Amino acid sequence: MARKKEYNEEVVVDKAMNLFWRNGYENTSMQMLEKEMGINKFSIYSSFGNKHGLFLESLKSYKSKVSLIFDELKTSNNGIEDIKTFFYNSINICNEAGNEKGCLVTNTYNEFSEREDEKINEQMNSFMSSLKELFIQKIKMDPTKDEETVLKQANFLLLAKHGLAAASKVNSKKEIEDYIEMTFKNI
Amino acid sequence: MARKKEYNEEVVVDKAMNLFWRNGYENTSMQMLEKEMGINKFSIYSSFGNKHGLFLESLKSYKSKVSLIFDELKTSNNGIEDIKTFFYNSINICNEAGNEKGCLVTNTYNEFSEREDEKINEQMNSFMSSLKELFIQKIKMDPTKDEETVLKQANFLLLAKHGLAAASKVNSKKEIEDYIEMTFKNI
DNA sequence: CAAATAACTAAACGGTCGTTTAGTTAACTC
DNA sequence: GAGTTAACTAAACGACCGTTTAGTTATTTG
Repeated sequence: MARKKEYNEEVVVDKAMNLFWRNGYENTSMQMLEKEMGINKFSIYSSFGNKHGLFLESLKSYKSKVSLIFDELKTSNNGIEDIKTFFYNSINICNEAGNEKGCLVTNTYNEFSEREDEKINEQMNSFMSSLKELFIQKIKMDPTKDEETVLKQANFLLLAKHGLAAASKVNSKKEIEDYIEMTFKNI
Repeated sequence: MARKKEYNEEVVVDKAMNLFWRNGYENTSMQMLEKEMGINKFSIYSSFGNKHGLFLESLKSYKSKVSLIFDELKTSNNGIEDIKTFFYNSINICNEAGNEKGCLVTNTYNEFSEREDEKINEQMNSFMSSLKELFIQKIKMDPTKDEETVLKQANFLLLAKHGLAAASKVNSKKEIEDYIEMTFKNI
């Protein structure tokens, strides 16, 4: 045992996450991370291995940030209406006061879609499939829907969520709300 | 007058466009462009000024590539049904044989949304607003729809197109088709 | 208090980026 | 056909990238 760390890893990862969220992976440099996290490159490397490792931890930090609205979706019992609420909650989290950052998962999906990064893809797929599972569960609350309809609608909403997240970075609040309302009209 | 250019600018821009399309702006290096375009860096710079200038020309080249399906949408007379056809045509162009590149305009929208690049934004906005105008025109063919409905539906379809393009990079053909059908179900 | 060890600082690493430049080659004019 | 000029080649530029390393500081243990 010797000297103690002067920083808390959870705290600095959260700061890194916000920077990645704003700029994406490639456009966030170690220099920027150093400044934002308030610790030296050496400390970053000794705590997280490399930039990629830090990004993976940031993704996990993001997940815990959005787990609140995930839980709300999980525990409520109003079927489709809950998914709609989830959509509204999502854009509220992603667009804090004039800072249109979109959804970190969706942004990462877009930025990494061409690359074949096993660990990133793992994170993405786990996130997406658990969301899809939740959607299916909610849609199934309407007993009149057969299996095929349930799956089709779940897929539709998953893509709609993806599009919504992408659009939330460039469209107005009014346009976004119209989009959500129209999306759920089709279901 | 002296020596003649050994390359055709339209031809090499088209090659650059395909590279940008596949990799995005930031992940396409001058070295890669040199190789793909088959000309020296010097020639690129003397013809297009810099990487940014080359990218702008590539965007124009992309526009002329998709102008075919744009024209089809413009001249046909089946209202909403034409927009649906346009959606299908879009994903066919964007996803050539196992090469999920998405839509170059949408990709650029995503990559540049945080930056404030005047010239890029100009291109994006002109593309988007002309598409929206076309959508409005088609939706208006149904005389029962009032002005507000027309605008709302046009916005919805514009965002849906955006989401579709983003999703086309990562989702299966079946999922995409389900998504399109569902989108047009209640319009 | 001295030895050991982990966390720190800051400079440097090799590599790649977009861009420029010096020097050569080829097509035109007179 | 010599001179002019633009298009070519290839090497180099400075800046920044992610990463490492040598040296210093602070805490713990015997």
